[in-house]
Amino acid sequence: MSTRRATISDVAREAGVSPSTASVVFSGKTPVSDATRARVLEAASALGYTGPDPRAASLRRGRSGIVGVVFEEHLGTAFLDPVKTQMMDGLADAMAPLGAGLLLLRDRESVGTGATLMTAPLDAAVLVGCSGLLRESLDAVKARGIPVVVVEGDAGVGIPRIGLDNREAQRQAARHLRAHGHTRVAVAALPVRAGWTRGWIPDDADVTIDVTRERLQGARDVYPDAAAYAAAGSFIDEGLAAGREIFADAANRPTAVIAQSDLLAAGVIRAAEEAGLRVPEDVSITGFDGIVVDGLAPYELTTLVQPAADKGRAAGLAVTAMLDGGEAASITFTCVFRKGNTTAEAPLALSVEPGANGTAARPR
Amino acid sequence: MSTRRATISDVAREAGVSPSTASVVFSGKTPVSDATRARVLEAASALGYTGPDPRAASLRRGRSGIVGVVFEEHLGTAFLDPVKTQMMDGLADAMAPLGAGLLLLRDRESVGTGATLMTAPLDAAVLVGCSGLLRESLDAVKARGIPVVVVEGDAGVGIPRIGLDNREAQRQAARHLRAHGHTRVAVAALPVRAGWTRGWIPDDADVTIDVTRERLQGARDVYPDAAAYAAAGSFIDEGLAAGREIFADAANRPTAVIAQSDLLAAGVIRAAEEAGLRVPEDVSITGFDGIVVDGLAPYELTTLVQPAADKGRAAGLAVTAMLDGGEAASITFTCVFRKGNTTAEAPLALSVEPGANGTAARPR
DNA sequence: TTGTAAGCGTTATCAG
DNA sequence: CTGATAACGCTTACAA
Repeated sequence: MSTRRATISDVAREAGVSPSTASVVFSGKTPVSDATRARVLEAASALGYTGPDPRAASLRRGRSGIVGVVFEEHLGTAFLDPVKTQMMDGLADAMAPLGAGLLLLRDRESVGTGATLMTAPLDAAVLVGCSGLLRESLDAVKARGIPVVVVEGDAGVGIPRIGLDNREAQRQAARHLRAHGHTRVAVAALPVRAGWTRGWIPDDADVTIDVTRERLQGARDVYPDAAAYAAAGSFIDEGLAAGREIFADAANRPTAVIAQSDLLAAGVIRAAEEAGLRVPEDVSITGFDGIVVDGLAPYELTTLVQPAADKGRAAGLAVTAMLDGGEAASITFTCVFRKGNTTAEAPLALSVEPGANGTAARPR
Repeated sequence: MSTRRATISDVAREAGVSPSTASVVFSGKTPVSDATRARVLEAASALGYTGPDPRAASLRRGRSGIVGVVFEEHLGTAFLDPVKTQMMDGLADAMAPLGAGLLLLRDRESVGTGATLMTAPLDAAVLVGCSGLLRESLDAVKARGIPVVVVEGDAGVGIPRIGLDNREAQRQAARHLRAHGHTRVAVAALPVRAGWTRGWIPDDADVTIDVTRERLQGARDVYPDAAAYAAAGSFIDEGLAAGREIFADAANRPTAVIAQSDLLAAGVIRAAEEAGLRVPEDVSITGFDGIVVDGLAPYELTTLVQPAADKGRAAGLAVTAMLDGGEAASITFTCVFRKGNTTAEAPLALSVEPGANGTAARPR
């Protein structure tokens, strides 16, 4: 028990062969006579040797068989997000033939001795989202010479990017609302930056999370003055909180809310109900993502369906290509607009009400 | 570009210090004078050195900062299962203070050069489920001297086990049905073994997946002859397929179905509707897990709520303890029975119908 | 088909 | 506080 673990040299000695021969028996890289193989295997089991130490092998070969998947948020949180989940699904799919393991990593520096983007033995990395924080680590990884792919976020030139037409897609939703006569519109946004806590987005805010910024731009392409309340995350409860704020000023309610995710939209719907507003008669609400939201029936969100799994698959393929020494190109996926039953014509009474100024009033 | 990547020795030489000193600058294990540190850091950045190679460090230290999470199934599939997701959530939670990365692994030998339970540089492993297949790898890992914790499954003595009172819990559901007068009951089961394809479970079947076996035992503690149709996985569509089979023989329909997961139950409900049966008037259906099932409204499953996240957290704590050289004990969590609106009194007409023999007839 | 030898890049130990 | 030395355990040209 307290004795040192057997090494391949021990096995070789026991079997009466050289270390290299023993190594070859395990790796199968070179033909070995059946007799020798048998002898080595026997010696191995006699010594309780279960195969090469991955750490040593990894050092020697320069490959670990591990691909890092870096999230900006707490890992547990990432699993709660259906979009991320679908993305991982696609990614795992695409990595399967390569057989590489996926190492889940958080961007935030971990306290202990643990694995981080910089300290983990990675062959490649997939960055999910790309806040400023992440961007730092990115430079380090790039410098380390590890192939990197970024999903949802910009990582600078030379880094393949799996994107989404966030701005254009969100614009579609906004246009849909405008076509239905909505003039007073508010946005329920995703977080503005890492560590953001709920609140109205100030005019001068520096929106560092790309998804948030791009979707907001899309909304404002149509409603330039739309006020935006940013939640602390993509959750129903956060949407509820955002919705309460948005509907708080009864005199100046928007007739439509553009939520930046389906989960937020679900929360906003609840907030509307709480405020005694009917959806879509009194207020129209759009989502984003096209996931199935639990317990939202009988509502079906008007939303933008994004190909989340395809994004993951594309990331996996890009990684595979780069690992094979090739180049990987950036791809931008397109969302599909889907009309549900949460949007309708703007209520006439409101849209002609004096004081309506084209957008929801922005609270101070 | 084509030049070799800088090593710590290069940096040391450039800075005019010894490699060990340079190493210490990066690890911070030993005090270094500010002057030398500055010199080393400067040399490093001049050479584009971004820190110790994790592979080498890992070899030398004997720790990789990586904990493997091994699933029996295709990784993408694992993400689709809300129970697994919640479990991972809890696990990530518990690992956070330790800072270790979670490496997602599949049990099946991968084709390529990729990471497996045996070839990945792991400090510890968490096995989720434990089929026979997995049990093999387990021996290897144990032999490798890596701390192991098993969630849902038996791994033999000496291996901490995070369990669930599957049998007892399922028995509760069965007793609930019996108390409501049900005598003809069928089971919609989870897969019998890895690679299982849908079908009735033969009497002599060797049920190697523990969860399936234990829950089946619980059901049969009350309904010894209940026929069981095992799905190929925990999905609504699989439940639908199972339900169709179970309700196929109109003359000999069960009045209740015990599904081994909520997702299966949801599918069975759909099958019942398809067959023109009302739930719960004509047929009662129980689930297992206590997750929220999409689009199941207005049904609320009668089910057994399991503390999935707690299981993950417990696994994480056990791993942490073992990594600290301590011992970790096994824990068994308890499910809570929750009555929904999918179970009711057995329909009288059927339960006294001639030919009713106390259980659903078992097809050949 | 098998053996020899030279690292892979770090870090622990211990002496200065 | 700094430096020399010796592993860590394996792989892979290359030689035999």
